[in-house]
This record gives sequence, structure tokens and C-alpha cells, in this order.
Amino acid sequence: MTASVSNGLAATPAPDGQDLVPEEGKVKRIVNKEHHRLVLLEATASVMVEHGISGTTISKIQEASGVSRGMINLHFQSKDNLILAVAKHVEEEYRRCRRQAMEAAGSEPLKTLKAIIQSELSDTVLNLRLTAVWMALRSESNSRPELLRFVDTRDRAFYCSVFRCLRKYNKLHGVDIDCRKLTLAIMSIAEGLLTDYHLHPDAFDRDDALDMCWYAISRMVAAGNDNSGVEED
Amino acid sequence: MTASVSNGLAATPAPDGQDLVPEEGKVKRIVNKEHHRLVLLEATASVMVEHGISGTTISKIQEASGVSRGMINLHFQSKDNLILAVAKHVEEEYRRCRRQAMEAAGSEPLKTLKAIIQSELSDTVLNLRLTAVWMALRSESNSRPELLRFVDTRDRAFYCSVFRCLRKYNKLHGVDIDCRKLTLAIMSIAEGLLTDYHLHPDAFDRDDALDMCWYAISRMVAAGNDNSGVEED
DNA sequence: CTTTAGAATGAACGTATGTTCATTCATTGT
DNA sequence: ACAATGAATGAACATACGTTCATTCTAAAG
Repeated sequence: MTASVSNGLAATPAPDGQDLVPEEGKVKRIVNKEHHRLVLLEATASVMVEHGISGTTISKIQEASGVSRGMINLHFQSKDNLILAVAKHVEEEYRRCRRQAMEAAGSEPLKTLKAIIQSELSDTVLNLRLTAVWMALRSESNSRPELLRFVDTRDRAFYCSVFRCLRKYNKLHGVDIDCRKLTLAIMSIAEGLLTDYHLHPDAFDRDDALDMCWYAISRMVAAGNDNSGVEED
Repeated sequence: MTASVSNGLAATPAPDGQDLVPEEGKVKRIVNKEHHRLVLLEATASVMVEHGISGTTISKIQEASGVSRGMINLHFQSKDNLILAVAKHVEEEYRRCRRQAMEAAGSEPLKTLKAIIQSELSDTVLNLRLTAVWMALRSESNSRPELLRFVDTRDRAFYCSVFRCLRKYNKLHGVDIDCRKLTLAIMSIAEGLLTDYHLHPDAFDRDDALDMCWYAISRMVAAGNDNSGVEED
């Protein structure tokens, strides 16, 4: 009932120069808000996994998250925006996992490459939630292009990591692999396995997949060479 | 106004034994019905391509097909059933295309293998409509398992075709490739390319993809061999 | 304590959804 | 010609959808 200046915008004439001080004492509140934001993101991802993008509704998200209906628009303005935030959220998770694996990889090119593949097949990356959300977003990326960058096949970091391994291998062994082509081939295999896992989460065998994958990569890398230093580690 | 026995059910006491004769003269009607069925399937696929599975509604299908609202339930009972029929329809199209390519392949294993890959990358298989519909259905396959068989990664026919090529190659060159592993690798690459095409229909270069693909396959097949008869054709 | 900012709620709203079915229309059979 | 069959229609319906906003609640500031 009281006259208010809309949503906290405007007003704040800032008579003194004190408002650069970043508001103290509001820590707990902000933490709570951030917490609810995360709860909503996780719940939305869960609903997407279980019901697909077409079955992902505000009501189901409300039920899964336990927070009230209005929260979604309070935090994310709209449902579309929420989906976008989920895309960002899941992609960040994926990036974090892979970065770790890459840092721990060492300098031997094939060892590094294997570490990358292993990371890609580990359950921190290749899991029900991530693949399902990813597939859902990919299927919508034609009609919502802004989603593409979060679920792209053409990941620059991934490409560069693999490419560097192969280039290093070339130098180290004095061979001339077409690094670009093999990098793309390796990335394709990884994508293919992701799709296969999504469609067969129970039947999928990680060890078997890694085995297959490494067999293929070893042969691609070793072809025409003397084959030393390639078989297993 | 006239008293009717609902929708043509009941009544038909069938006094004579003549109704085993399979209704003549209804050809044109049936053709029309089948035509409308196809129109609906095509229109639904188009809507799925343009708006994703979550934007695929009866109203949009009606608009795209030009037929009336009630037709969908007349022909397919429900929207879910229509989606299922689209899955079947698209999968049949895909199967037909690939079968042709396989029959025209010849007996030389690597030539056959290349024909299979080429077919997989041709625009009769790898096109906007097919990939978009496929991705949409795959993203829903967790919540609707009955869709899986129409968009599966584990296609027995595909697997067998590639496997046979590799086994033949083994015999022909007296080598011992692990046919299972390489077949899975090749299928993964194909799946990966499909996903990449879906996300980058414009940037995707078929020739480049085939080039990359064949380079990878050649090396996988040739590794540790004398390399003869592998490079290009 | 009281005041206040803003986080959280959920009933209510308008729209869009999938489905139904009485009716219309076109084709076939007599 | 007429009657009968069943394909095709689309207004009407109930439900479910995303969004809004007056209100309540809660933690921090005075």
C-alpha cells in the first residue's frame, strides 16, 4: 500500500561517498539466496533428467526443489532463463572436472592424452545427469541458439589439449601425424561415447569403452611407425 | 438429431458370411487417408526441427500440415503416439538410405567401409531434419524408453556391416585387428559427427569430415602393417 | 524493542495445451 | 437417383502451463 519506488531501483541519491563500501552485514541473507538459487538449478536439472525438456514444468521443479512457485521468477525472471542458467551451471561443473584432470596429466604426450580420455569417461563427467541435461539442451539448440555455447561439440580447450599432445608426439618420435584430423577423430569418438552412454547408462561399460578408445587411439597414432611406446602404459 | 448407435460400433449383425471379402473399391479413400497420415508425419517432423520437442504442439502441427485439429487423434489416437510414429517414419527413411549404399558397395572390404562412411555423411542421411528429429527423440528417450529403438546408437546392421569389412580385411592381409573395438570406434566417430553436424549444420563440411574420418580409419586399420593398399583409393 | 528491506510465498490469472465429439462432407454401393 | 460409410472438421472442454503480485515472513539496522 505504501508508495514505493518499484524494485529498489532509482532512489538512492547517494549524498555521501559512502556507498562504494560493499554493503556489510548482509552476508547470511545473500548466502541463503544463493543457496536457493543452487537448489533450484539442481532441482531443474533433476527434472530435466527424469522427464525430458518437454516434461520440465514449473510445477515439477517446485515439487522437486521444495521451494515456492514464485521463487523461479524471483531468481531467474522466467523459465527460459532458468533453463539457460542450468546450462551454464552444468557446463561449469563439466569444465571444472576436466580442468583438474588436465592439470594432473604430466608432460608425456600419450599419458596426457590418456588422462584426458579417462577424465572424459569418468563418472564426474560421464554421468546420468550431465548427459541427460546436455542432450536435452542440444536438442533445443536449433530453436534456442543461445544454448549452444554451453553444450558445444567444438570445445576449444578440449581441441587444444588433444592437439598439443599429438604435436608433441610428432616431435618426440619424429613422425608426421595430421594432428588436426586425429584430434577431430578423437573428439568425435568421445562425443559418440557420450551419446551411447546417454542411451545405455546401464549397459555402458566404462572400462570397456576406455579400452576400445585407447586401442583406437593407439593405432591411429602408431600407424606406419615402429609402434614402440604406444601399446599400453 | 437422428438416433445413432454412436460411432459405427455395434450394429452390423453380419447376417451372411460375406464380410471376409476384404472390402473392394475403397482404394481411393484409403490412399487419401494414407496421404494425410504422411502429411501429418512430415509436418510434425518439421515442427520438431524448428521448435524442438518442447515447442512441438498440436496447434503448430495443425498450422504446418494444413489439416484440421482432430485429424491427429483420428489417425494417431494421441500426440504421444504421433511422436512415436514420427520416430518410426524417420528411422525407416534412414534405414532405406543406408541399405542402398550398402548393397552398391562391392566386395573389397575397405571400399565397402568407405561406402558405408560416405553414405553416413551423405545428405540423405546427415541432414537437418533427420538429425534434429533424432536428437529430439534421443533427449526424450530416458523418459520414453519406447523411443530408444528408433534412434539407437547400437544399430546391429551398422555394427555387422563394419565388423564384416574389418574381418575380411584381417583375412585378406593376414593381420589381426580387433574387429570389435575398431567397429565400435568407427561407430562412435560416426555418432560424433552426427552430433557435430546437428549443432553446426552450416559450418559442417562433409568433404572435410569424410577426409578426417577416412584418415583416422586408414591409420587404425593400417597400424603395425606394411601400410600397402590403405592410403586412399 | 521497532522499523525496514527484501526474500519468500502461493492464490489467482490469462493463455495454451491435448482431447473429445456432434456435425459436415465426400465417396462408395445400391 | 438415394442411402450408407467413414473421413474430416473445428468449436468446446478440462486441465496444465508460466507468470504475476499482494501479502507474509525474517533477518539486519536503528
